Amino acid sequence: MHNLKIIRKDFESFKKSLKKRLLDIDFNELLDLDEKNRNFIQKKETLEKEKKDISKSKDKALFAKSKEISSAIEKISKEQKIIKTNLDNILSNIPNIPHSDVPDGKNENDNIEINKSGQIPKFDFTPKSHYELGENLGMLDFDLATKTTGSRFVFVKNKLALLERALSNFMLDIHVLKNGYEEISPPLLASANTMFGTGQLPKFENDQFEVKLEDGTDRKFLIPTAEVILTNIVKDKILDIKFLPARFVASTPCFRKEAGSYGKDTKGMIRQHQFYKVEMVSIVEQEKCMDELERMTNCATGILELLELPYRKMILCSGDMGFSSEKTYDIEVWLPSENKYREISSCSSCSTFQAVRMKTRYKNQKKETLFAGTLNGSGLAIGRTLIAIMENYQQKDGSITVPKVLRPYMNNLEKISVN
RNA sequence: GGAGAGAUGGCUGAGCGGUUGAAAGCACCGGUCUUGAAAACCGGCAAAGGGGCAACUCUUUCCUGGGUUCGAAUCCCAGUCUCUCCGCCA
Repeated sequence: MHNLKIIRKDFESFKKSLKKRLLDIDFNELLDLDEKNRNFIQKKETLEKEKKDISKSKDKALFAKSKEISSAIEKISKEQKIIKTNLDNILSNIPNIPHSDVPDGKNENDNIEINKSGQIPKFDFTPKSHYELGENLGMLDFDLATKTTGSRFVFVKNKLALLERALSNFMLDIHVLKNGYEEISPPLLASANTMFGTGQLPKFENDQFEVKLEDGTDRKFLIPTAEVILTNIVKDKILDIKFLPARFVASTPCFRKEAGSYGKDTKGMIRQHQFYKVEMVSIVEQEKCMDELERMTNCATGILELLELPYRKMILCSGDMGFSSEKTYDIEVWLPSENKYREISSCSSCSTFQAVRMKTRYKNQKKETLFAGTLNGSGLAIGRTLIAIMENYQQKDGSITVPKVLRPYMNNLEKISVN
């Protein structure tokens, strides 16, 4: 969420900076409401002052007047509240401003490749897709999931389930032991307010699974990513600067409706309603966001390098970035069956955008109270890493070689095969 | 599901109708002392919003929303959350 105070100061450049996002926002209404709001506040404060003085004086002759003022205040407050609600509605639906590094563009076709890494494997046979491999092995079962649950779910079985679990442990170990993240095992449900904090609500309610607990209680949602719950650890806090940078990592299931992606990636487990993901979150001093983004992205690519999977790093263009992000790198892994790179991680700096929503602040050396910077990144999406390993490490006979770094996590298993 | 207790500043915790934005302690910052540090002592230290070029100033905020009152952190009502005990389940 944006700070109106700052917007007011230089409205034209605010407008201009959001142009890259290609959205139509009614800026005039925003400005108009802001002005009205401030007028009401001023009127209200004048009356409040008058009332306060009367009650301080304890002059009985003025008591009747004080009552009159009260009803006048009430009237103005009501009007002011309506204006403020409208103002907040508009404001909470405006995305973050793209950083100056971010290239202009409409959609994913305008994203720019930063670099490539790793060797694309050469096969002396036609490589199979992960779902063919998985079904042949009897270790991926989509039909069974359809029976028990519905579409876009999968049963992962046997050695592939072990591989999935190994990936989670392996990634967590690296992030905790080498990269300095604190491991968290968080709740998988988040309150509406928490979802607002990271920007999933109000605009993207359609993508979320809502869970009904008891009537009359706060609304709850299954987390679409651990980012939501990890970032909100610092909600409503004024942090001690010694606490920064704070780095959290969690491996959790994620739940997404994938509304609007009907017909996209319907085969296989690329796009599921439920998937595991290892998520990194950093809370930093606001001017350190860019450095932290590079660091975090390196943590993500580091995993791919250890797994010896070929990937490329992309910087997302303004039109393809997420709502809360100011700058995003996508890491894409090579998938032989598709003969192209697919997203396996997304690392974003959200500048102070989420902190303003969450009311997360810290005091700097000058004792100024400032909003914190927040970042999040996948390190990595487990389901897609599983796919990438299956496809890149597949053998002619349909077996899959286990990457060396994972073997200690899999009882030294070297090959996943039918037998 | 049954019975109680509570929600106050970065934290702990007083206040229970009238300069209370709120005692005290801790933490933090500055200073004195010290070769340096610790201790001790002195001083400072809430946030949000409005107005002003600024110094500054005004308003709001003691869980949330209503109510009583000239006046509420303090009284009344509703809600949310937390804790304790009993029951039930993991």
